[in-house]
Amino acid sequence: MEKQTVTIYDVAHKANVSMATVSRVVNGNSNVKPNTRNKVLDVINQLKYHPNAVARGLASKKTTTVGVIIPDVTDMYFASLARGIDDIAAMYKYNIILANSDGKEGKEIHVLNTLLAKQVDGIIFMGNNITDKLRKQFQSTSVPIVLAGSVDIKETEPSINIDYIKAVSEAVNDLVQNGNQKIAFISGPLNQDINSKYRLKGYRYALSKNHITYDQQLVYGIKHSDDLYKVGEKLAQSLIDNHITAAIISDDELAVGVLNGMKAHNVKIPQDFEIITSNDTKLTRMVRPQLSSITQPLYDIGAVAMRLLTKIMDNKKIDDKNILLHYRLVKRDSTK
Amino acid sequence: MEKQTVTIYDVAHKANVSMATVSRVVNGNSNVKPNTRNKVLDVINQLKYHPNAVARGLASKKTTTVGVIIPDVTDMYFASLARGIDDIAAMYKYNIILANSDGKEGKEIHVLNTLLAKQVDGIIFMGNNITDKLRKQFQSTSVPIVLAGSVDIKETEPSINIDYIKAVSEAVNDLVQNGNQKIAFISGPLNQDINSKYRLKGYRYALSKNHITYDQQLVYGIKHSDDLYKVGEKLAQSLIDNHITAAIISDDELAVGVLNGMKAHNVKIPQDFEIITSNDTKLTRMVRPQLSSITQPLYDIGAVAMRLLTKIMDNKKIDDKNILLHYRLVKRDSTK
DNA sequence: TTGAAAGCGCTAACAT
DNA sequence: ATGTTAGCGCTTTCAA
Repeated sequence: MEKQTVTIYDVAHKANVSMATVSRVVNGNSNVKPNTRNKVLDVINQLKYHPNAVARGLASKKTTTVGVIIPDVTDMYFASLARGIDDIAAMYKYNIILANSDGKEGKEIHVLNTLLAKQVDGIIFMGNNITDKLRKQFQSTSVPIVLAGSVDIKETEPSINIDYIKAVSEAVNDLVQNGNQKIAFISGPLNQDINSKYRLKGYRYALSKNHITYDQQLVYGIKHSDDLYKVGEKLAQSLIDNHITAAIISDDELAVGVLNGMKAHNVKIPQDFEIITSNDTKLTRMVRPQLSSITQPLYDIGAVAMRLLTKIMDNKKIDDKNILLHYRLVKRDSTK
Repeated sequence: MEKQTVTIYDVAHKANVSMATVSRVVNGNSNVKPNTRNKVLDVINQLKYHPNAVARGLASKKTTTVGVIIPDVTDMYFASLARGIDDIAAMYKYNIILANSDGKEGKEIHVLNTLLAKQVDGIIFMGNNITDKLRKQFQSTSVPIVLAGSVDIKETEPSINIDYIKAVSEAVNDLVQNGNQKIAFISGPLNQDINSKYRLKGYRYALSKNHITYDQQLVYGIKHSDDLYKVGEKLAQSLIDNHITAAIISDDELAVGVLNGMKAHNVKIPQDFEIITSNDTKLTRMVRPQLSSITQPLYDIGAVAMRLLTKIMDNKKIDDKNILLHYRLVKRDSTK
């Protein structure tokens, strides 16, 4: 007793019209007499007809689905962007195919290709580093791609970000104003552009502005790890040994780790050690003391990225292709 | 200069074979002479041919994509399941269309139907409550559905869960053993079966086992809210006013809220107030004191759900359709 | 305003 | 081992 699928043909037949007409009413084409429209609509309801999106996709060359490449859904930062993406996608009647990449180039490329094979109308890419190989892949397809919360130093693809350089620089400057001289820079791997070419640059800029000499020793580029929290926790000892009194940290989980690690060593936050973190995920408000942070409009980064993508997919011309959204510095209790 | 798509026909033509043969090599059919296989493979590489998954889907009636309905990707509990789902999906060469529902019946049904229109081969549903309407929708399609981390009191669909009744009951029993008589039950809305028919049942069972009379006053059914954390924080006052000394809480964010709320009122955890939470997301380890919790194998719930779904999609017969995975009680620092 | 018909790119019998 | 061919269910000219 297999479920017999009802097709556009069945509807056309029963309603005594052509498939073309049924197609027109289904797609809201106005060139249909109200009378016939209603007749067709009736039959559609009777037969419980549901258009087959795959057939439609083949015929029209549009699937109304976009691919979303994400390092890890479980990462609050990217999950927040993803939520913004999906909401706007839904608003524009798109669905998203979500694929985790673990931020590994190999997986990213693999998944990009399967997404393209599935004929997605567009792609939103999130990742910590755009390698040359990846950039080449992006350029070899005509499917529009937008980067969300991810920098491409060459800016070959449209992107939505905040100004990481300025944000970090401001944060570090604040830390200096609070009297800190030995400020750690703690981020993900330094071979990732976002860390070395943006955040670290902001850090160095703020230091030089304040006539503090840059000290390599204070720069912690964390190798990628499953559990950034744990890494942060263990980092505390080294921070203490180096007589560091403050840190700008690029990831909230990492920052929470450092926070707890320091507390475990009886270091008082913020009296003896100040922390500013970078992503302002809800985590920052759940720990004590609450973490001061660069605020990013996470949801909006995703939302704006998706909106931009729809524009490009519709061949509308766009003014800015590399958009920087506003950030702020939120002082909570991990800074003086 | 539009990108000319190369089709199976182009490959067949250039390789001097039929489309069928190309199709065979692409799909790894063994009925091809190594010689011709290589010839075809060569042409595929030269032409950079990539099979069109949409056309394939239409012809074969399989899309190798499954729909995943999730309340909110931003919720650590569901995000963890989603990660398990995607990993196993990828392993079986499936992609997932992820759709947020906010746990609203209307959205759930809507999104279910668009997923079906897209001809997904299967669906994994996550949600806090299976209403009659939803159950009816599930039953009206022949597309296999598996529930992940979501109970259906009628067990009409296959599902992966833990034994919430036993888990909560054990947790509450522990709390009693620690000397607590006034134990709060704090969960999501009580009109959701998972709360009223499972968790609350476990709570009541443990109480009666210990000859403690059930007190309605101690039951907090939190209406759905955007920010459970905040709600938890505010709950503290009421908890104190009611002279409650312990709580079993069904959501980690909520539990963190309660924890911080109590601390803000100078209540010592766990000396004056004990907390056991339920989902064991990484949050539990990031707060201080760390939260004791029912441990759920979150990733595995998703992974097992997806594996089960692949079996059903392959028409393999399955032994258990309502699977309960193991849970444990992890004592951390929010209990004595 | 409506219909006829040619694909969209592929798979899956069925032949050979 | 390989080829032929008829769809899969829809959109989209083009004509009427």
